[in-house]
Amino acid sequence: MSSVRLSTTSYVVLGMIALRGPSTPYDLKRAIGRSVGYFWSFPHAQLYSEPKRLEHAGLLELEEEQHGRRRKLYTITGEGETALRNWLSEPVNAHFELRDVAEIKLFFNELATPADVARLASGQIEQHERRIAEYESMQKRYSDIDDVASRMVTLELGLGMERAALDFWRDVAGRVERGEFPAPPAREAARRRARKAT
Amino acid sequence: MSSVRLSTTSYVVLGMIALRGPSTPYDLKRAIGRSVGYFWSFPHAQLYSEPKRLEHAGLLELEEEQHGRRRKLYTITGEGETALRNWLSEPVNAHFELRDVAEIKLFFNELATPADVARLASGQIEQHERRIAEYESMQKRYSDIDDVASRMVTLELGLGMERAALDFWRDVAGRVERGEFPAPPAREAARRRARKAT
DNA sequence: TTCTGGACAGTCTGAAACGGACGATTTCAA
DNA sequence: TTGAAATCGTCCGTTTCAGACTGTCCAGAA
Repeated sequence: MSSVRLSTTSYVVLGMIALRGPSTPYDLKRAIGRSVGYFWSFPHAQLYSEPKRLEHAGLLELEEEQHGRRRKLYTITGEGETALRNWLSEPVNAHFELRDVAEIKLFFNELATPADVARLASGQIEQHERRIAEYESMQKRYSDIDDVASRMVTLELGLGMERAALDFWRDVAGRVERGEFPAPPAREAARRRARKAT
Repeated sequence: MSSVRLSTTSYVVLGMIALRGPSTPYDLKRAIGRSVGYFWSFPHAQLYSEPKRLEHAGLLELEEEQHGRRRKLYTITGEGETALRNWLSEPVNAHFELRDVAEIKLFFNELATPADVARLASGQIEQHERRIAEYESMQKRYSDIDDVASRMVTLELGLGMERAALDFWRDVAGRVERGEFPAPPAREAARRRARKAT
């Protein structure tokens, strides 16, 4: 009812309930964990407080409340569906963000040792290989279930990203092995700066 | 001095000061905006408060404070460099996150119209093409400046990611054009569900 | 000169996001 | 039948976040 600011979190909650039908926060947590959570993680506490907010805003409805384990079942309202559809039809202006601490560490490679960079790269290669295997098995598992097929597209993007990252880190690992990286001159300069500053 | 929890933000601040030498928060803001900020954005207010925290922790030193425009020049301490180097040599356990609202909207494609999806895809194609052009021109501009060459590696990862995303969205656009997507049956089911809920 | 607009630099605030500890409930196997 | 593990939910203190706001400096117009 009252005008609240809706964040991406809000729309994910709204969208999940629209897709799945009436859901409890815990349902959301699990559904998100198996899908969009791979790309964008939402802290579980948020998935309990956000529906409450959305209910106050009239976009969700508290359908029923069980006893004992006091679960709350939320349903999307007509208003909620309208808000969701409007959002879906709006253009996306923000560019994606790749929050990757490995990449940040690599950015500071001048301040690290070649061994550090080598370990970083091999760790990343392992991680991305594992993730690719995981995505591929998900793809195989769900490829013939028609009902979720259209949700699986995003998996393809995930796979593309993972493979690009894997290629990149393999290249980095190769360069480090061949002694091409981190570039010795820059490293020396950094070390000189470091000494001076101590 | 006192033990504070160091986040990625902390290390980015520390690392930037280590690379650039004594810096003001505003310097950091600009330097980050031109580099790691492309992947992982930090709100500028953070870049004023974080150095203060790090100074209290003994990892930075307030070197001098100009008059008039009361700028604060921060320098990294020996302790700060140690903390930074330790972090750089630690393994990365977290997987990267791709925070992309376009991808989230695509995940909910069943709830949108084909026209929505088509617009989404063409918008993304444009955005990624622009970003690729930007990255390529940065690469050209800096390729012969030895001093920043090793920082430019991360640009390659960025380019790889952008190209993967571009390929993906072109594919989506093609499928939508050919009427293969969003899958009509799923869309009908969603519509039915939607009608029932209203 | 003074005025003024725009780039530059920094502060403040309230709301979300975060993560992890904790508590309660249910299930199931020993 | 009991108690360990899995399930489900709340709470709380930080950190992050966006963006409004304030002040400073400089250049060129008046």
